Amino acid sequence: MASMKDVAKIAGVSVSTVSRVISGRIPVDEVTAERVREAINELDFRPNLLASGLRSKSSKLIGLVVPGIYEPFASIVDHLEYFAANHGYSLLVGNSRSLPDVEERFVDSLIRRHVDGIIFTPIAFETPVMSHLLDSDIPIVWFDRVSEDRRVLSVRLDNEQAGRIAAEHLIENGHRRIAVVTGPENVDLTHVRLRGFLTAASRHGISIPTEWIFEGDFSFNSGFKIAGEIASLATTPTAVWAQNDLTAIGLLKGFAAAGLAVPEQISIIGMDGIPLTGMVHPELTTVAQPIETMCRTAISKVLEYQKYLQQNQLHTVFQTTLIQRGSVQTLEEVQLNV
Amino acid sequence: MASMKDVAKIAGVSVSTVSRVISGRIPVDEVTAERVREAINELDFRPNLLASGLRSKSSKLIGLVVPGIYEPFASIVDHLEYFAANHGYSLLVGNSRSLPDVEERFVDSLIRRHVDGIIFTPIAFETPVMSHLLDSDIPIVWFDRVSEDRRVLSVRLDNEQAGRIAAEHLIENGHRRIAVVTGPENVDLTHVRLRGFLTAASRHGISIPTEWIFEGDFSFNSGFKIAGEIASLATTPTAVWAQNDLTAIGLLKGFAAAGLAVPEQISIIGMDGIPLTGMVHPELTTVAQPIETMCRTAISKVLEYQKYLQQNQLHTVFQTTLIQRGSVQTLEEVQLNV
DNA sequence: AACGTTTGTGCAAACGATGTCAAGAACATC
DNA sequence: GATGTTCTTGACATCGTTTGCACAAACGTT
Repeated sequence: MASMKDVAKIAGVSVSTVSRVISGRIPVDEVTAERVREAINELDFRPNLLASGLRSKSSKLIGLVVPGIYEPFASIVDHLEYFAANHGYSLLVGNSRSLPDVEERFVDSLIRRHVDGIIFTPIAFETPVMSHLLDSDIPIVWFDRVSEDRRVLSVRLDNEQAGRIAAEHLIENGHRRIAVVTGPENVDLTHVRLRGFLTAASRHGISIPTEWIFEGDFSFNSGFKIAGEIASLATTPTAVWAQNDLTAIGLLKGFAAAGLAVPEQISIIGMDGIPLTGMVHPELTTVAQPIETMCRTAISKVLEYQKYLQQNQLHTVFQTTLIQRGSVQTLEEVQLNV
Repeated sequence: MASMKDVAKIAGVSVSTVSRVISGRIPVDEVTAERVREAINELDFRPNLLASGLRSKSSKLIGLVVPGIYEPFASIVDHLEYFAANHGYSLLVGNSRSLPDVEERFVDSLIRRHVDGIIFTPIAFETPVMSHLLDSDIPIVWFDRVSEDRRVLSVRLDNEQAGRIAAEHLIENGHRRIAVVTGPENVDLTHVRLRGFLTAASRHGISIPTEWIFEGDFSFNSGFKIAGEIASLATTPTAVWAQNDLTAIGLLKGFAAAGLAVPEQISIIGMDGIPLTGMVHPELTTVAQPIETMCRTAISKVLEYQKYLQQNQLHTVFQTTLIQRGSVQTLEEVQLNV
């Protein structure tokens, strides 16, 4: 494969000049530059990014570590790849499958590859690799998680607001008996979302009994299973909030299986705003994340890491918005008094 | 960041020896090896893959180019990443969004990165970059597409068999009036799948009128739209085969919107076997691809490219299997005579 | 004409690994 | 004791870029 040396020889210049023409950052006489360009075309030359990365200490690679690639992570991968490509970077995706040691191995490989930044929804926090990473001065941006370490930037939702939006929408539609399906106990945002929800509810004089707070794991299956449990309750709620859409879709299917009509007999509100919510019947009302904007910001924070650090803009928080569709029923006064 | 030089200094050996200890391929005295290992731990040393890639001409990177990351590609990305990681490789994913120039740019960047292989569902075939790629002796494996160039291996479905399976299942269940929603006209497998379907149908004495063959684009929306068209037909078919699941789910939703009950009034059979088919109501009967096996094979073909080439095993073909669920109705004799 | 500036270019030293080559030590062989 | 063989190791060139430094040519000033 052709190298700069070959180009230089054909153009009758030194490799330095070739390099300058390509980078474009250092002025080269237009006549020689043109000769170099011709030689490049003639040889169909492409610079070797391994070599340039080695020398210039920039691999033009951004690492992404996610716990799975199902939604909303599929969209996140999609958008991050897009924005990264726009800036001339490639995205190296690792799926940890929520397994700490897989995550660790992948982060390790990112360090060895000298990626220019890592975007990360971590599951294990205090591992040896992680502290090596922190000391490596590779820009780190956490997605949907917040670190106390001041070298770690983050991009996240206002999860408390998300909970509030969901609660208020249900309450405005006359619901009083409401259940919640949370994410896993050990994930921080589960608690924050719930807090926002409960606070808003109690502000309207509504309290959610603890036995109506179900712990899910953000999967379709957990929603499906919990729908069965809810359906077999002595008194059933009139509405359920699922802390993510996949779970909400599991609920939808589970209620159908249990013979409960959505939204006539029970309302569902989800959270995330994944495309799938528009494909099911009835379409799912949900609290949507501004994923695209979040991804754009994440890339920007990686690439301008130092700037954000200096301006002390460590954490960027995004507001959610309600997408109203068909899975929430407005209750009549009559039904309220049942 | 620590380099082999630093390790060598601490262990009191040369860099060559450090390299040998790490690679493990060349015997080193156990006493010195242990000293080296200690030094590595002390410095928390990690070899620089850019440098090693430059020198050894192997980046330990596999490139993947797909036209989108929605299903079934999300699963493909997932599995390929998994198998690649198992072999010590990372997967560099590029989403071409079905845009030839985006695809071209990404392939170009893969070449510059000196990836050890490319797995590829191409959309543009005869571009300058493509011919450069072919000449570059980077292993190339096409996914679901077949090339006539003998340097291009492939992994694909038996699309004709897929069409046959779908047709036979509908016919066995008493359907005679059948519509088809194909993929885009310009994709080869659209025609092959259709041919398999039509051949099997005619073998049972059934012919599909051309106005019942609708061209979709593999998207949910095209299914949704075409469902409306089908519903407003003077005589409606009793069953529809969609050439991919996303379209089938669009049909499902579209029929619901048009007031046609699935499967009571119209049956749907999809194709791909994406997880989503189990999440909708009714669950979708579909012709499933053995995606995991296909991905394992694709990785194996990339990593043992020369072997496959020598043994002349250019194209590997996989059979589909039927997943029976709730979207296909068995027609009674009575209904048949309507 | 003598002096600074600017502009354009090449040389050579990195970057951090790998792998060839040769050489010294240790051993066996006759 | 001379010779051959095996084992271990280090020196060094190399992969293909980038970039600091030096130097020559061209230019503008006075």
